[in-house]
Amino acid sequence: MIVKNKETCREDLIERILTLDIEPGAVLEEAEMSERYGLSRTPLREVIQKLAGEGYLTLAKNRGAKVSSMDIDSMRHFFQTAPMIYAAVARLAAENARKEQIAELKEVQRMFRMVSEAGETRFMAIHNHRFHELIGEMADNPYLSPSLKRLLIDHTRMSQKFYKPVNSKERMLVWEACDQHDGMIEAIEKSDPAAIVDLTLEHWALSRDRIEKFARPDPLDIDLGKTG
Amino acid sequence: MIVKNKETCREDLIERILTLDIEPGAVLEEAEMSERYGLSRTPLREVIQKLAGEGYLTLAKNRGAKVSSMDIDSMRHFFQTAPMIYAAVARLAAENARKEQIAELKEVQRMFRMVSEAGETRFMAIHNHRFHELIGEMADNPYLSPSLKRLLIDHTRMSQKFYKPVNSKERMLVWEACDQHDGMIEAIEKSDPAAIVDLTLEHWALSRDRIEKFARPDPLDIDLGKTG
DNA sequence: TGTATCTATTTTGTATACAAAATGTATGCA
DNA sequence: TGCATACATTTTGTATACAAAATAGATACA
Repeated sequence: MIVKNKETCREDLIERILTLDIEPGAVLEEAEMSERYGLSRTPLREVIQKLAGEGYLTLAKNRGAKVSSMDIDSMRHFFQTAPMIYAAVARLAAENARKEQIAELKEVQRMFRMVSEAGETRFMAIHNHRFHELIGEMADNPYLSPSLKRLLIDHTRMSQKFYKPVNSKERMLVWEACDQHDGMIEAIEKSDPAAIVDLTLEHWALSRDRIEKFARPDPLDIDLGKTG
Repeated sequence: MIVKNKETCREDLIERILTLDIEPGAVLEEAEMSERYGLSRTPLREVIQKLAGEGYLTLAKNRGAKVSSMDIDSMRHFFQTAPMIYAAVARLAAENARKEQIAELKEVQRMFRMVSEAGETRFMAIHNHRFHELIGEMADNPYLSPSLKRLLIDHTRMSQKFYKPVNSKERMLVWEACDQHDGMIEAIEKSDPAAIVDLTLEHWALSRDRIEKFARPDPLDIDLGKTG
């Protein structure tokens, strides 16, 4: 991946972080990355610092950069904050979306459905992320977007398992989420803020329940220890 | 102001931007600043890029950094977003504030009242900014704080005139805002989320009305053109 | 006079060498 | 063996030289 290009380097790092290719907590060393991307340390450091500002990485002085971790605290803050921001952004998106943005959103959703049918979890995560990022761009509000972007980073990382359905019931949830996307596009096209807020909260509830279910699965049979 | 120190450089720039010492839209040149602060261009650029990520500056590729401007669009977004974020942050602050944070908040408020009585508008802006920044730290929510900080940057810059009361009625508004701060501290100490949300929205309304009044002052007497 | 194009200057972007800090390792001593 | 300290190595931070891009100015031409 020798790119000699800051922007490509940045995009690659973002993708690897969002898809958990690079795990939360992993440390990134400048010399190593410098070689990997074919950039000298100066521009590379600028990429790192930008990503840190956006919440992908966490910096410690005289120590390296590490991929932001997802501890119990940030989970709590995440669940506390996400629905409010998502709803507010969705409302503004329905009010402000431009034609070409809607076209792009449809294209992303087309891709998302395609990779969902193919069960390509990695690309599902990427396209789903882009879908919601685009809604953020439609909202076009510089005061909300930094919070939205931070939420999406962790949401995408947490949801990786969501996109890897293990049974037919879980597969249904993916289709449901996918259909909700379609509904959101429709609400945006009709400039119907109330509709998109409702859909967004449903979409959130679906994702939240799936994440919680993963974090706290049904307990094993308590008789398991007793050999028959 | 030769400091040879990134952190001091950063703080100085922030203060100068918040107090409108450096006007919105002003361009910052690397060589000039490098000399001013006694830092070489490499660490200076890092400061600039960090400030850009936080919303103080706006970067253009192969062009310099400029202080983020406040156009009609961002004003609109500001008024749209501020009350929601302020209220949410205030609630969380009341729920999560730690003792030493409350002590610091009281100290800042003491300073704020002092400089208010002295009519030192520059320091009023700085201490008021710090007051609200501290409430953000109490809320301790990494998903909300970037939005809050962006709002505060522009709020502080817009409010400069608010702190320069031109008549006794406007001076009263400053005391009212100052008293609201005291009420907020009390609500935080009592862990009373409902109270601080109410106060925060009142505080917001006061500030908003003052800003709007400044942006759209009472029209001049329409007979003014007719010479008597 | 107005416009276009070429050149000089300024300004930003990148690479690299060097300095400082942190980490890991070995050695000495109780 | 356990611990502390000194030293070597690794890693981050800063300065500076050079490259690339943009801007400003001058000159040629319509």
